Amino acid sequence: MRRDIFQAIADPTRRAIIALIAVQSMTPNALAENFHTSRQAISKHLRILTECELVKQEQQGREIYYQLEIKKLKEIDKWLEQYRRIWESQFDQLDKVLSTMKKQKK
Amino acid sequence: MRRDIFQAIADPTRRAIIALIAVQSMTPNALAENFHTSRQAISKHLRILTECELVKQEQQGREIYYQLEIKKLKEIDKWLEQYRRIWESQFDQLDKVLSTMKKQKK
DNA sequence: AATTTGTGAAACCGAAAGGTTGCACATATA
DNA sequence: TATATGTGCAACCTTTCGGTTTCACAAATT
Repeated sequence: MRRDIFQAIADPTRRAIIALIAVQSMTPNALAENFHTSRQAISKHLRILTECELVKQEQQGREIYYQLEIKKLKEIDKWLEQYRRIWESQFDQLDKVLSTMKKQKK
Repeated sequence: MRRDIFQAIADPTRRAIIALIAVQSMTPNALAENFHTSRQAISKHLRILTECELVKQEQQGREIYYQLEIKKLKEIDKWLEQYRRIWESQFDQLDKVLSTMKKQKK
């Protein structure tokens, strides 16, 4: 099944995983200690995150360190871009209103 | 069921709805014409978007215009903020590397 | 007043999500 | 070599998701 990044970040556990490995790479076991679910459940989330390239693996002996692929998050930023333009222009309009009110006060 | 904004934007149809009403408010019927699903399915999506306050209704006779609550999208932006800091600092590091290489070239 | 139009809600359905348990297998360690 | 440890994968289960169909009802139109 094809998963996209929006679906990936929809799950709160996955967002928490992202937050954790943003600080430093971690193994599935180490990650699982932070949640009230099984190690396998975390593994599944990591699989999904890997599938849409939000996460990279680095094998070290028998341990696998998962690392955040921060660049991928820029895709969300890019999607937001079109709306940021809108809310900033709305802000500009508010600015105009405010400055007009100031002038009138004078 | 409590829905959050991340779940709301996870569905591609809902993202398309958001994109449409970002341009101008629309009725469910008008929206549905843009998709290959029933009007009721769109209505369900609108319900979800309304629940997490991404969308506002404005009744006009028997028609209901749905309007994007653009402010709500800032929540995503806010979530991204912490990671933006990271990827920008990584970019800075890349900058340093590049300038070091330049110096060495000299 | 009768009919058409725009809408939301409920019941139902198949597929997907997220969890668990059990297993296989490679790598450390005794 | 035997055992412990770290991991992924598959089977299974329950809940949720996204869709459809059917209905109710208010507002517009005839």
